[in-house]
Amino acid sequence: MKVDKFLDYKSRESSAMLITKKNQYALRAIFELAKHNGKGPRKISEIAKAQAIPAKFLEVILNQLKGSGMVNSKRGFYGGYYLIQPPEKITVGHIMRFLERDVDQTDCAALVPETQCPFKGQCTFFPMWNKVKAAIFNIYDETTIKDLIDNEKANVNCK
Amino acid sequence: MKVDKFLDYKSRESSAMLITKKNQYALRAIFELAKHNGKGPRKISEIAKAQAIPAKFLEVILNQLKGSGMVNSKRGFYGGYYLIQPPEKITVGHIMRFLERDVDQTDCAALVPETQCPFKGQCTFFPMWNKVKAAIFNIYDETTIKDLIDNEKANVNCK
DNA sequence: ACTTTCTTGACTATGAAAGTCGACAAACTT
DNA sequence: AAGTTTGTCGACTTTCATAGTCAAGAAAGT
Repeated sequence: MKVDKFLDYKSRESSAMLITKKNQYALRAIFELAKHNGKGPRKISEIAKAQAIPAKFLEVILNQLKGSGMVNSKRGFYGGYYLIQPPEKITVGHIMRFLERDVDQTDCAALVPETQCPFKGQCTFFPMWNKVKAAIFNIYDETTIKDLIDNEKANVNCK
Repeated sequence: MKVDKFLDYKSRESSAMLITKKNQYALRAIFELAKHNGKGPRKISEIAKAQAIPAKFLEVILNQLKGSGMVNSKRGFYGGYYLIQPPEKITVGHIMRFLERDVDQTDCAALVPETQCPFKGQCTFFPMWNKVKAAIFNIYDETTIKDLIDNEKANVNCK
């Protein structure tokens, strides 16, 4: 069996993640499509390899992302996925919001469903959770996929 | 069997939470101790009832919080937990950081352990995750427990 | 003694997230 | 038209951190 370049992509994280694996994969996949933009469809298997994402899981994610209006796909030999919006028009916020569209919008910012909140309408911490949520999405919304590509070219990364 | 005021505190949340239950409970417990500050120890059972926290789980949390230097406890009939720092000196950031002290500090801001990152030292998204993390803790660090009590008195809450 | 309350380590349960499978449908190749 | 490649889709299984529980023991007070 061939040893994969990324040995441990399967292992789970040890601690609470700020961003789910799925959301990270979705972001990386769209980032990868953006880097390939204008060169025709990119195959799931290629994206999976380039971005160290389990291929079968990526199928599910990309298929879901078709509903967002950001990507489209084509079957057959020269098939694959491609962006239908320019990278400078897609923000991280778009991706995050789309993947969390099923979250009830009446939930508080700590993401506790209101129906399950023991302090319905009287939660002391609500304003703070809201500030946190707003601060996060402020960053997500002002970061476009093009920005991320530009950062990579400028070598603005870890370490 | 007596019906609890908070029927559904046991049910799990439906979606990914920004803040874990444990961290929320810890914050609420310290908030409760702060409201009782100067009036002697507060029993676990009282805190649990006032803040709708499973008592046995709260035992674990408060016991862990003793290591933070924020609270102390006393056994026996007039026993319970009490703050050993003034509410204006304790920030939400102190609590969050303490409860996540076991997270490896070399982990990236998306909280993916560096040893498991497929893009070791080359992650394009690192700067963004760091900005998000910084934005969150900026809010946590500037919010003291006293602030939260003041907000409650001023009725600055949900809805 | 007796009661109350915290202490401690070990234990179990849960369910969302993560990942997989396989039959199928479209697109292209020859 | 047969064969290959690639996406489609629903159902399925696995994982494991989070959440929550238990019970015996140790302080502290009456």
